[in-house]
Amino acid sequence: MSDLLERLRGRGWRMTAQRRVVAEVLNGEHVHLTADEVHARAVAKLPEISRATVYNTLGELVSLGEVLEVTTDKRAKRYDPNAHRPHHHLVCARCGAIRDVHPSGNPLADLPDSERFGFTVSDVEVTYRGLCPNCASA
Amino acid sequence: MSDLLERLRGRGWRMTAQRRVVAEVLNGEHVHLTADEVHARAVAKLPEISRATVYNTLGELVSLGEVLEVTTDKRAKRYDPNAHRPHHHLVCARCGAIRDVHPSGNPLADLPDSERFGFTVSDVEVTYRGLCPNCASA
DNA sequence: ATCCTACAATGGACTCTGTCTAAGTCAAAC
DNA sequence: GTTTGACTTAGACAGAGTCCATTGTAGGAT
Repeated sequence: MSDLLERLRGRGWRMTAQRRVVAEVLNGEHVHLTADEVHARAVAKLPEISRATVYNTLGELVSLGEVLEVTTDKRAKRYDPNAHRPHHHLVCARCGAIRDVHPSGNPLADLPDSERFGFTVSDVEVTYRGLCPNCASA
Repeated sequence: MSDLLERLRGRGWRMTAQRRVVAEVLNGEHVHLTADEVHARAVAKLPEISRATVYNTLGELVSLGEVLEVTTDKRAKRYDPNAHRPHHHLVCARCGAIRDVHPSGNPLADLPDSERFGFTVSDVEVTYRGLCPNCASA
């Protein structure tokens, strides 16, 4: 659990109460929270933490590669702490729930050079959409 | 070109000047416009058209399956008139440019049942990310 | 051709995410 | 213990999209 904090400190991160709390929130629950949800949970532990700090910290965690940003809809970005295992996402079209999935195969290899239009392709993101068991039965 | 309008009329769409203009804008350029860009082009043809109407009309076209909504980043939804041929997207991480691509393989088949968690998976969306030739050389 | 009315358009206020800034605070190097 | 510049704060701001009460109109009925 504190290995995340260790890694961050090792990279010259100045350790503050706010950053610790944000890291703990992400590290604790392996669900995909929005920035506001992170903020809400952070406030529960450290009432005076500000929205801007949560946004800043999330942004830093993303640049450091410790957390992934997921944009599945136009509502809000979500943050995925499971950044060290490559994976994709399965999203419920109705309620927005997200699950990590690990498909076989490598979609990057499926894009032939003739379809790259001179782009330097570095990453691929796969989003499966459907209905979760709850929403499907409703 | 007017087959889109025909299809829409056939589905009981009430044909108004505003809707015609929006449909024409989408039908005309096969690029991926944001709602605001659609609005700007619509205003050029029909100065008094309102933002809300453009949003409403785009939303209807999406529900009717005539246009695809693409959410590649947090900036703005984009609308893809190429809804009848399955394809995926290649996005420039810097400038946001989008190209349609047609990879080989079927990613839906790459998701084993054990990774579906009871979801009814109906669709898969693949987004390749990288730098376009312009941004790569800058 | 005219009338009706349900559906559509308008525009402005509002919400929701996220960014920015100026001023204050504090972790850590010395 | 001081110093210092990185970090935090609150609130203003901005962009994208939605809502709603009002006004307008397409197209069927007469």
